[in-house]
Parts: sequence; C-alpha cells; structure tokens
Amino acid sequence: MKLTANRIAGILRQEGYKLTPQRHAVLKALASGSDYLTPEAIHEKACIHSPGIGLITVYRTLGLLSDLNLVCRLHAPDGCRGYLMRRPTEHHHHVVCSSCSKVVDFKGCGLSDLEQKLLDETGFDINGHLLEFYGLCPECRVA
Amino acid sequence: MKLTANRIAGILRQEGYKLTPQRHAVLKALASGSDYLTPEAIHEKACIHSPGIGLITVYRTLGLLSDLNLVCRLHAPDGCRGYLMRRPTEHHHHVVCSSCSKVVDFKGCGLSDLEQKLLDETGFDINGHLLEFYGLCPECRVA
DNA sequence: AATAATAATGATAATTGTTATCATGATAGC
DNA sequence: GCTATCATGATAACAATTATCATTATTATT
Repeated sequence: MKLTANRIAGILRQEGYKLTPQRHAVLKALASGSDYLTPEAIHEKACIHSPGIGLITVYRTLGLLSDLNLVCRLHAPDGCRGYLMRRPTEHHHHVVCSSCSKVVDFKGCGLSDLEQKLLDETGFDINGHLLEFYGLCPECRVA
Repeated sequence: MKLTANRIAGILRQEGYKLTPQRHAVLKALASGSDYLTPEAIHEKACIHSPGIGLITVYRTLGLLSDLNLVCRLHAPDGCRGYLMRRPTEHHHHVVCSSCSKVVDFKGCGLSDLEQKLLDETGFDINGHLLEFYGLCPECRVA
C-alpha cells in the first residue's frame, strides 16, 4: 500500500491525535518531493503551509510519525539526518542520489538467504537489517 | 588483510603522521574489544593508556582514521555514533548485537546482482551501498 | 644525544542539533 | 458554542561536534 499525506492524516486521527495545521504542514512538506529532507529542510518547507511553525514542532511531529512507523529515516555516508515519507508500507529499501538526494524505493532485497547463512555461521539471532544504495540518478548523471 | 593497532600505527607513520601516545591510546581503545564504541567510550578507554587525553583529540584521531579508511562507522537504528576498527581491509559488512553491541564482520554480501537490476530499473549509476545486520549474539540470546 | 622544524595537543569557547519545561492557544467531542 | 484535553511555541537546557590558538611533543637531522 502507498501512503500519502491525506492517508497519514487519517491514521493520525484514528490513533487519537489531533489534526493541527502544523502537522498537516509537515506532512505536505514530506510529500512535496521524492527526495529526503533534514529536519531543518522540512521546517523550511512546512513554513510555506504553516507560517511561523516552530522547528521543535517539526521535531515532535517527526518523532510521532516515527513512532507510528509512517516515516523512514535515511542513513547516508555523510550524515543520518534524512527523513522521508514511508511511501510503501511494506518492507523496502532506498536508492539515494548522492547529488540531488532524490530517493527511489524498491522492494525485494532478497536478504533472507544471507540472514540464514549468517545465523548458521555466527549464531546471531538476526531480526533486522539496514540496506541503502547510493549513486547518481539519471538526471544527475548527465549533468 | 587484517588490520591491527600496530599495523595502523605503521600506516600512520608511512603517511607522514606523527605517532603520539594519544593516537596509540585511541588505537588500543579501538582494538580492545570486538564491539563498536562511541567517541565518548573510546575516550574513556583511551584515558587508561593516555591519562588526560582530550575528547577533542579522540575526535581528531577518529577523523584522521576515517579519512584514511582505517575505521568503520556503524549505522544502527538507535544512533550512528559507533566506531569500529576496520578489521578486514576489504569490502565487508557487520552483524551487530543489539544488546551488547558486539560486532562480527562478514564478507560476500552478494549485492552486485541487485545493483545491476536496480541500474536497469531505476537508471541510477550505483556506486556504493550500506548494509548492516542486527540481532542478538549467541551470549545475549541465552541471557 | 641535542636541535630545529613541524605537527599535534588541550583549554576555551563557539556552533550545531536536539530535547525539556510550561504557560498559552487550538482542536475535537459534546 | 463550550469545555476538557492536547499541541504549540518561547525559552532555555542539553548533547555532540568543531574552531581557534598558544603550548608541547615528535621526527628527521645534526
């Protein structure tokens, strides 16, 4: 399933959270592009929809969305402060452009075989993994 | 090849960096276990070998080792401040214990097929990836 | 072993990113 | 519309990291 700003707003209401203009603004900011954004960048974009919104409210909203598993946190070599709307709800990973920070989602990492092998070899009871790909998107390749 | 504290010390000298007791202390701290450490934890351990070493020197040394690709930075769901001596010099990944933060290295992620597939599907010129596994190590499983 | 040139360290403080507190204001159910 | 409750923002605290610069230590050379 695909999550949109409106769908997430519905989930928030269902969960008993109030729908404030500020939260809407953060959702719109997250939905406004296909790139990942830092808290400050989200704040900047959210200011367009809800002028005067505090950076702290952005942090709080991101924390809330994170608790409800509605955003993805991006890990990149040059920092781990990126946030992204959780566009597919299922298990997925990201291909990230190192130049423009655009993100494309993909499913099917096929790592369960490797997990089994690692269990056999190391004895670790593996319960999760982190996987991201970095490169240049088609637009940035030609530029 | 496997990197040890002494080997890294040799590389530092080769590269024209001075071998100070503080740098030795950081290397010993990093080599002292198989778990990943935060800058503060490294500082604490380094203080045993070089009392009074400043936290800032630890940061500087970690930066230096990072530039020379002699340490790995660990990305974990609950924070990305972990450092680890780069034990195998080749391309490798980590299996991390979420309980005791022990790390086991492994080679052969087999992701090149997936990279090719992603190139075909997304047009991204992929030049790297991040992969870490999380779970419980054998000791922490029974505890 | 002593010296000189150079690089590294640490004290201090600035900067950046994030979180706590709490009075004020806004939201949703009535 | 009214009210209870939750969310917000101002302020400030906290945490992590980095800059500056005088002092000190290391290495290569005598």
